[in-house]
Amino acid sequence: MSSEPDISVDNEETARRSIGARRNPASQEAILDAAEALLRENGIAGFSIEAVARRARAGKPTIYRWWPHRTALMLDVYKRFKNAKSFPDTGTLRGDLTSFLENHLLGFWQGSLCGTVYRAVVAEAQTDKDAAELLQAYQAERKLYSARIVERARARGEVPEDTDAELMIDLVVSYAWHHLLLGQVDAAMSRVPQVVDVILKGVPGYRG
Amino acid sequence: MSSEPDISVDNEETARRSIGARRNPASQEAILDAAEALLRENGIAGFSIEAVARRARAGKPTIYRWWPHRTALMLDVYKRFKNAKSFPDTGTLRGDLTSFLENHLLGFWQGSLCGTVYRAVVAEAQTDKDAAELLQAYQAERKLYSARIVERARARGEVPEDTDAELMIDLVVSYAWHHLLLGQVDAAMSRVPQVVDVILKGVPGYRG
DNA sequence: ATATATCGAAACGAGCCGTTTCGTTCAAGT
DNA sequence: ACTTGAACGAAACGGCTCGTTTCGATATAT
Repeated sequence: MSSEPDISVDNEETARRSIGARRNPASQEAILDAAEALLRENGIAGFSIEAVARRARAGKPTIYRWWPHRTALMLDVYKRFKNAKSFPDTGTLRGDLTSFLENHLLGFWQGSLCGTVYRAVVAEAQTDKDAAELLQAYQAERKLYSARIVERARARGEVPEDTDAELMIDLVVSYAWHHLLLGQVDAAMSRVPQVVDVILKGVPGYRG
Repeated sequence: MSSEPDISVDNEETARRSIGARRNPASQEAILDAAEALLRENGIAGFSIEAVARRARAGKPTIYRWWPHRTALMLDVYKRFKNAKSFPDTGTLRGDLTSFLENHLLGFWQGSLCGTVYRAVVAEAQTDKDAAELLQAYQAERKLYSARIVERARARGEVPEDTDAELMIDLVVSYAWHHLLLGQVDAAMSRVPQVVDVILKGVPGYRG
């Protein structure tokens, strides 16, 4: 989401040329910038290689040369700001889960900045088999990584040793996804405390 | 998913004609059949009015006459088998939630029959604004209807009066959605008991 | 100096878009 | 009995995007 003016792209009247027998970083950057801008404005609708090339003042073959799928390009855009944040230890499982939802998931997507891009990726994964595999692998890796939140809680003695970390993370992520895809991130954000509470303690007063 | 052979469509060599100044049910049926078949085979990929018309041996104007959007056609296909099942009372909240997940959500989508169609609808909703509104309205109505599961439990005295029914249904539906969209319905199905347990009782042994 | 890989421009054939025209078929209204 | 009018499918429309290919210019690497 670099919001600085793209001096190197918009202000140069001359088109970029080849810089020899190697990848031109300026072109790659311009292409990613253009793709990001398009996704931010319209989501996946109207997102085409053609449009990206036009906006980036790049040739279509240049894009096809470096990105096999439209999805690969979108995921690259997404990863640009998903700069491997870690999870600060808030000291409690409740705090960690709340922070996870509010900072890494819903909060990260909020404001239709990155959320729009991610929605586009998910939509593409419903269409394209390669995209589905990419997304599934990405998800699995993220969830595995996120599970350390629960592991920390185990170490603290907050939860038993045999706690199903995967399941907890799964429920949290599911909740976030669902509301992202329904365009209800703001509403979901306001109910984070209740969600975390139910997952930790279940329905209050339930007689099972 | 009517799997009977379409005698009236595939075996007749003669094309359907107008039956006068009214909607031709045979055409509508053939169009829905064709749309369903296409969605089942490829999902939303390659799903075009053009393709539906070809497969149904119908004219494009006929389709455009009756369905404003591609999405409307897809939702009609989906609704064909979503024949307003009610929720049989299993006697317990746990049983009802389990049945909800296993029969109405995951189980209904399983086998890539209806799930594929629904995935296509969700994907379309990430692209098209009208589709998004349609889906959101549909979701809201379904959730409201499903909340009666919790209301029954309230009446039984299983849960307190002030239980947040909406939130519980939300978590259940979120879980199902997430795994549908990741193509993991089978895996999700096998963990239904644990999911219901966490939502009802929280993490066992949690010290909050 | 030569080989090699990149760049962007342009044009390609193909496919789908949504619309319009057209002749046919038949129910409803007079 | 006759006319009106709507729905049907076939075909063609101009317009757009697709992914690919061709091309000449460029500059590094050998």
